[in-house]
Amino acid sequence: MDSKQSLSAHGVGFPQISYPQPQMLPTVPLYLLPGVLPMTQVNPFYNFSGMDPMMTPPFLPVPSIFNMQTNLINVMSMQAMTPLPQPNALSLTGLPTIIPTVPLPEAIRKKSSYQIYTIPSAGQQTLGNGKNRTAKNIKKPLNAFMLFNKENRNTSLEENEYDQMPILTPMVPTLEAMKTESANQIDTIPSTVQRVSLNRRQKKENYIKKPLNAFMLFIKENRKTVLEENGYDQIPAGEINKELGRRWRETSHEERQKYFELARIEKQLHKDKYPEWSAKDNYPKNPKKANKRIHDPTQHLAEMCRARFGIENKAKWCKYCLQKKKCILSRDLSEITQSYEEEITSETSRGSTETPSSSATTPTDLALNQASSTPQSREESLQTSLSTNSEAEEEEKA
DNA sequence: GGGCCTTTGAAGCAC
DNA sequence: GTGCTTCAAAGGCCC
Repeated sequence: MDSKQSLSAHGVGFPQISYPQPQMLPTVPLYLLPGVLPMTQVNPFYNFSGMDPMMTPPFLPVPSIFNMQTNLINVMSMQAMTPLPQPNALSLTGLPTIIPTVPLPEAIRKKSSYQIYTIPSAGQQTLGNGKNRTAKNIKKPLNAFMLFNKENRNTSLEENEYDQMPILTPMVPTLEAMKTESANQIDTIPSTVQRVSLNRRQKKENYIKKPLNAFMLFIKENRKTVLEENGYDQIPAGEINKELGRRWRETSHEERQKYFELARIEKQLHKDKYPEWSAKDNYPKNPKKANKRIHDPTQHLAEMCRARFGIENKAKWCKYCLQKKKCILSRDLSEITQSYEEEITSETSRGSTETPSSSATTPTDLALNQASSTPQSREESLQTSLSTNSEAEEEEKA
């Protein structure tokens, strides 16, 4: 039986491929395998080898996978079996080519706004339910791949919640199809973020979120893993993200590259869907009302005592820093700086180029120099200054 | 109800 | 070109 007959005998509807004659090992382009991304410039996992995918398409020997139910799980099993890229496969040109690993991050099929696989319609039949599958038939012995697949199938299911996952048809989604799919699904598939409360700006109609960057996709992909590893012990999201940030930094360049490419697809599809959208559309209209943590100057100034004495010496902090208010030192600084500038002006007018304190290079030093003009130590001076100003502040309040 | 926390990356803006 | 700011995700916590 030649290769064509072998393929058609299984009747799986796989794309017909003309193989070079006479006796070359039958191969099938990797991108035609079910669930595998199209071999285009938007396929993020294709060009890891650095080779031009359009010039040197990778080919895999045709295994007996065509008589099995063809879905992503099987593809993932193949991926797991596929070693790192290695020049060991035959191509049509007879030259060695690269077999790339084809990872399928969960973000692709699950929470990505832009699903890039195709879901079979109601009328579409999934593969593998061939008419030849009857009890009478004696099955072929399982080959290595089938054994591997059998052993790891359940694991794959558990790891990826594939019970909720449609069986994929071996269609090759074009970029246009991906766009259409995205356009249809982006507003209908309830993402996690749509389940949580949205802030006021986001509740506005026509609010368009930013596309996710690589790290965000990584977070989506791995958050559940971190939670599982920690037993869902009500870990604060901040802590989870710290861990995810650490893992991201430890991730290999190749692994990160997948997410960068995914992010690029997300961005491109987002741009196609919302050509007029700009990131600044999501910026607050009134910048003064934006993130108070960053814009509130007292927040920064309130850190002055912390920076100076450290978190372990809170006893030395002024009461304003303890209350996360504007540090009294900063109040001193504003006054001192003003008088300093006035002094500089007067000094300059007198023809002197000396500064009041040659060692005062920073506002803090300036304040401390001012405060240590007496025999008291700088610390004591500062504390004295703080208490004096505190009293003055109290009087002012009264 | 809504902001904060915490991470990285992308984008926009001011200088 | 550089630096700053904001926003994407997540969900418990706090006001």
